[in-house]
Amino acid sequence: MTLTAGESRESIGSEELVVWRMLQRAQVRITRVLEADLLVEHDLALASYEVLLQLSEAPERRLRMNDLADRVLLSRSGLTRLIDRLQRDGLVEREACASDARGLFAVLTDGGAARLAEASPTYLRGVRAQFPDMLDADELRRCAAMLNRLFPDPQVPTDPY
Amino acid sequence: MTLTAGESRESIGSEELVVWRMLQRAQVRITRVLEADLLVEHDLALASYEVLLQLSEAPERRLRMNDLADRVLLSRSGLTRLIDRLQRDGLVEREACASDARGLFAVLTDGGAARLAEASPTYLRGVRAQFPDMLDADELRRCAAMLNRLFPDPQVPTDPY
DNA sequence: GCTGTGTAGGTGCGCGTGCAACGTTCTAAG
DNA sequence: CTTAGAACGTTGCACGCGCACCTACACAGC
Repeated sequence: MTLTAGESRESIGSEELVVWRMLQRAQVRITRVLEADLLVEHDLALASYEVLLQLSEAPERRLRMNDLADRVLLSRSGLTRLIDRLQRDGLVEREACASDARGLFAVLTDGGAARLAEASPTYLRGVRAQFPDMLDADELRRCAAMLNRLFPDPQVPTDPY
Repeated sequence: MTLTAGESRESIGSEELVVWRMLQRAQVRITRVLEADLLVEHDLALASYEVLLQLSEAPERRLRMNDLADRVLLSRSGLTRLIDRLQRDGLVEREACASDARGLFAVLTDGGAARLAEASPTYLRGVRAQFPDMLDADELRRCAAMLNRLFPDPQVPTDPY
């Protein structure tokens, strides 16, 4: 039954399907591990960690809500509430934007930076643990290069419009 | 400001981080596109599509709830409700397992198979559209091979216990 | 037979998320 | 100046999910 099937069955399509399925599995698995680790060791959700991380990497530790939402792959409303929670816990603050009265900055507080520093080892360890030493650094780099061509980083221009 | 940064900043860590971030972006982006496409064109959620797909590939169009949950990367309870909905819509049925009174099969109905056949082109088109023709088939295959080594498919043994 | 441990699936509950709609502010056209 | 349209962020709402717990059954061992 299902004699090593699945692969042979779906390749009526093409390689994209295979890559896509693995992307799914990989992302879900890693996400769950990180979420669990961060939660038990630091009482911090993965999404929260990513917000803190993005802010810490941003100039002046601040980012517009919109930019931040794009970076952490969250909807605008989703980010609003997440920032609500982080603000309640004193990890970030909201700050008005001088040049645009509509805009708000999410700013990382010292407490938030400290919390991030605490959790960072857990996060890094968790990520590495999900990559068994089956690929050497060079393969990994090539893999990264391929994925990067497939899914370029919107970083600076916010998105390739 | 963030002079093409992000990459340089985080590579205090290692290549795994880069791959991981792309995995996230890729998975989230593709998921959203597929979800939206399937929803507007066929009123079908992505998770539902994947259940139908797995069942259609399974012998006799049936799978134990547990197996199915693993394959579609859902918790047991999550699958319970999803099957509830699909059953309500007549796309799958529950069937008792003769050899194990605790067990239940989720079985694809003819209606479900038809619905899957309808939606399949949308799904395939959506996936391919997310892979710009920047990689030839060979590169894609190598990429798939790498990912497969990193995140092996639990397919038959249900999981490497 | 009974009893204990593990497994299959379902249920109550709370949480996080996205969508649609809203108020506010910026920008451009008249 | 006024008005139309777009952009930024927030809020009401409903939905889907996972966790913890529960029941029913399986398979030991005695």
